[in-house]
Amino acid sequence: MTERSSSKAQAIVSEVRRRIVDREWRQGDRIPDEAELAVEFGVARATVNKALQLLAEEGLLDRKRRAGTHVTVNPARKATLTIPIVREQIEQAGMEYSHRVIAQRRSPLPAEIAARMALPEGRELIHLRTVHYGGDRPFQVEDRWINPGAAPGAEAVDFQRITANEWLVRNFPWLHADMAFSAENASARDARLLETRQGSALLILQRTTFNDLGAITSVRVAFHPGYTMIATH
Amino acid sequence: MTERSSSKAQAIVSEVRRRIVDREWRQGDRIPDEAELAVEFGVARATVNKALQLLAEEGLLDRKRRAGTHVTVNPARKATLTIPIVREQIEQAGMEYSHRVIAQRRSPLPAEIAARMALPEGRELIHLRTVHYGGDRPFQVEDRWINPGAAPGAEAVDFQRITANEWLVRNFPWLHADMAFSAENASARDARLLETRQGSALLILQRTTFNDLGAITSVRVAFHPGYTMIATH
DNA sequence: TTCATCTCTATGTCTAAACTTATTTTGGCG
DNA sequence: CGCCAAAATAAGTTTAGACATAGAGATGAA
Repeated sequence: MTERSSSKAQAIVSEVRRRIVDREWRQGDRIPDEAELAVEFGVARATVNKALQLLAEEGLLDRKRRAGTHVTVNPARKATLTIPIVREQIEQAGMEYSHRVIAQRRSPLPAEIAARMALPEGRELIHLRTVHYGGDRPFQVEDRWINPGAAPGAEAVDFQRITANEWLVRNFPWLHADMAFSAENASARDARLLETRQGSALLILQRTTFNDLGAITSVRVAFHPGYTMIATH
Repeated sequence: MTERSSSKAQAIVSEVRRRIVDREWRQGDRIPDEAELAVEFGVARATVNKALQLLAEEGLLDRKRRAGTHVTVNPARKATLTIPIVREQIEQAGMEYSHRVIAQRRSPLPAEIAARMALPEGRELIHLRTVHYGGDRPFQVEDRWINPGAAPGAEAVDFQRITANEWLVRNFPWLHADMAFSAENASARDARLLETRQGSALLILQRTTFNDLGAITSVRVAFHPGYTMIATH
């Protein structure tokens, strides 16, 4: 093992990864079992197990009881995205954060959002439209529905003072979230709020979060044109 | 612990998550240390450790030596995306997969791509443009650069027969990948290849992969209008 | 042959105990 | 009072050993 690393398990991860990348172990090959690797690396089997589980999670290895561990043939590419908090993202870029609530009222749920939130169409929820600015330039517009059934107290909050996101995140941890990325041509309203021309391509993030009481909130975020979301693996 | 679950660690994960969601433990609170929880749940400390590490990875807990474990105040939202293999995605949708190579030649690297691949501008790489179809409708267009320096043998491959993605994935596992999502208005060429009108909003995925020899490939994928990429957490 | 059942094996999980290490707290010293 | 060193603490890691369990392969009956 040429790798030096903080932990033995990490060293094994690196070494196994190297063997795969260097094609000593090829796609589809069965690799030695945990007990053998434990002897080879001079560690306990539990340590090998931990390392191989990490690599399996990463998608490089396929592990099955009795069948052993194989190098994945067609590794599906996984990537972890971190959805930053708007305020933090803007402030990290050295700009001044501000936001403006365009509308806040109770409205009946449209069908599309109702489906996403698994709530009956027409149910009255809090509907919020907000623009977030970095300096004096619009950064993103959000169109949010909040379910007071799962987030009691939401009716009484003044979302001019605290952003809906921050209030929700602080008060209603969620169990599960659905997310979807897509691209849309800016509508007249999007364009006006983002101060861009109608039709420009916008990255859209649609996110719905749930706790044990049901859907907490569903939000559609439209980023300013040119915005790029980064992920690594 | 009301949760029944396959493993003790998973049961602890569920129970701790419940306590957080039910606000028995609030954002910022310090939770009992591993030893105490081990006693409470009647398991070994290593089992509690495993459970809490999972929750920390998920972003619900902050752990620091000596300082203890706290409920994260502003959990940054993480999501795991799986980038499917085009062929599999199309075939799963019950459509027939096909692809057409529009161009395959050696060309000097433009500056933008060179920066992404950490290669000198002007270096000659293999440049490939491909359209992937589901049935008779274009599904995505890819514009790919392949570095034979990190992927030897690429010059000799006929990418009409096997897609570049499949050939690369089968032969050159990577160590690291950069990914970026954005939205662009379809250029005249994009529009023609995707059989849509110029200017329609396209979801763009830009991905560059590296092995120990450097950048293997950098690809820009433009999805057909309306395409949505899903993630859950 | 084909199907059901048994056996065996490699991974999955857990434990108790020890040691390591980052970080906070404390307490002494100037 | 401020600074630094020492002590204490909670998480991080590893180990040897044990038992659980999925599932591939062997065996045998119909």
